[in-house]
Amino acid sequence: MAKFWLVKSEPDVFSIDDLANSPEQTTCWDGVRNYQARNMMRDEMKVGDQVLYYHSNAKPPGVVGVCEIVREGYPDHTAFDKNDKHYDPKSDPDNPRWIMVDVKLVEKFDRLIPLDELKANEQLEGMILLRRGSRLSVQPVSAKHFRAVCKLGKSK
DNA sequence: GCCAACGTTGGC
DNA sequence: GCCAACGTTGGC
Repeated sequence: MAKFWLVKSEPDVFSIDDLANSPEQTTCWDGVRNYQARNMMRDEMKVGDQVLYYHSNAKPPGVVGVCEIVREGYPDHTAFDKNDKHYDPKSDPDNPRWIMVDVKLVEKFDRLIPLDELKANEQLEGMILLRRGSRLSVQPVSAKHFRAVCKLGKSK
């Protein structure tokens, strides 16, 4: 049984269009430097899981599409690269601290669903994204919430 | 650019 | 193990 997730990305850094333009519309989800998020990627994300793609720090912020897991947790090599923005000297290649997965585009929604609209939708009550102060960049989503967001994405 | 919320670090 | 200081996230 596939699970459901939400990942955040700043569109200035890597937008859903960047994903659409990637080879095979697939990319490695590198740079996650939060233990809670890492643990979910390492232990719980499985090939075939469906993932909402969220644009944070955007105007407006919101969900823009869906991708899916095509490769399960493996070491995030950007942690070993001194020249990389996400370099972490404490991550040892023999015992990597950080993990990434590969995601592939499933669909870009017809429109961006703004955060405001998500907040106003009572079907989405309790979604982690909507909690005050929620900063997790990788988070689980219930099947019910996932379906409700997808439905919004297909209505203009 | 501000700032609230949260995570991490390090002295003790 | 506590907690103050600091850094980051991310909406506004």
